[in-house]
Amino acid sequence: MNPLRISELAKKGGVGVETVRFYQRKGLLDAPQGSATAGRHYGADDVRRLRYIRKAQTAGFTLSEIAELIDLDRADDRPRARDMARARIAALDEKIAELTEARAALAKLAKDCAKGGAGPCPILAAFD
Amino acid sequence: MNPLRISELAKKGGVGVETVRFYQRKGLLDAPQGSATAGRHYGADDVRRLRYIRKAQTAGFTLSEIAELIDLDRADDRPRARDMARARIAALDEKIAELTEARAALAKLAKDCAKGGAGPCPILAAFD
DNA sequence: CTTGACTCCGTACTATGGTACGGAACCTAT
DNA sequence: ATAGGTTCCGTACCATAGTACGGAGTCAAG
Repeated sequence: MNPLRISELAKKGGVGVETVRFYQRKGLLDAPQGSATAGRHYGADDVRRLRYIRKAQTAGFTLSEIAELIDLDRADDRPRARDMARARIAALDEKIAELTEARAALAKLAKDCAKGGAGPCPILAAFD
Repeated sequence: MNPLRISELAKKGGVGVETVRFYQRKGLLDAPQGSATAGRHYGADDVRRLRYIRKAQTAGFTLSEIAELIDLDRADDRPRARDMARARIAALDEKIAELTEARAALAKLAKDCAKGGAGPCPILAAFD
């Protein structure tokens, strides 16, 4: 397949060139293959990898967890991958519960404030 | 009221001394009142303010939004407070939806992986 | 009156995820 | 062959929310 320039790879991944380079520095993407500069050093693997990173990120994995997942992928270590997924799901559940609670509290405050009785605004007073 | 040392204020707020000083630098808490050093410069107002900050944080407000809320409190600007609460609720809703989606996707992958058929682990392959 | 605890203050460092800059090399078209 | 565009690379910078450190001053107890 026709090799890509870094700017083309970035575009296909929906990120900026600097972000691609940042991922390379983090070891998430391979460094340019051709020895020299200004060439077309990237292929379909790199595009796939970049998209993998972005999708894993939306699942809430941090970049260093993603680095681990990539290693797991190489080693085909399914039990460890399941562990990570379970841990991530638990963290997600916790975060969701936390945000849901905050949302409910805030919604109640906003409603009370809108009702507009006298006295201080409940939103402002609530945190007192 | 008996004035507090910074370490006592920090303890009452459930944070470290350095965090109190960080909030002071950000203008979220007032700087020590007594001119000199090593004194008991803080009072009940500071404790209340510190707890306000921590509670607002759990509602998802950033420190600079909290700085704004504190100003609003001083100005008793209820409409603006309602606006901020609404915006925060919307952001919370968006975040919750996003995490819920990620959770569902990940849970499905984990289940498929546990079912353990042949082929590559779905968790590892999914982001491909 | 010295020691230890505590304070204030500035500065620097951490982690996370990027974003930007400047120099040198290199490829392509004119 | 020279200009323009692009690359590589290192380094520095951004926001967010802290955390840590070293120096100097002060206060109370021994």
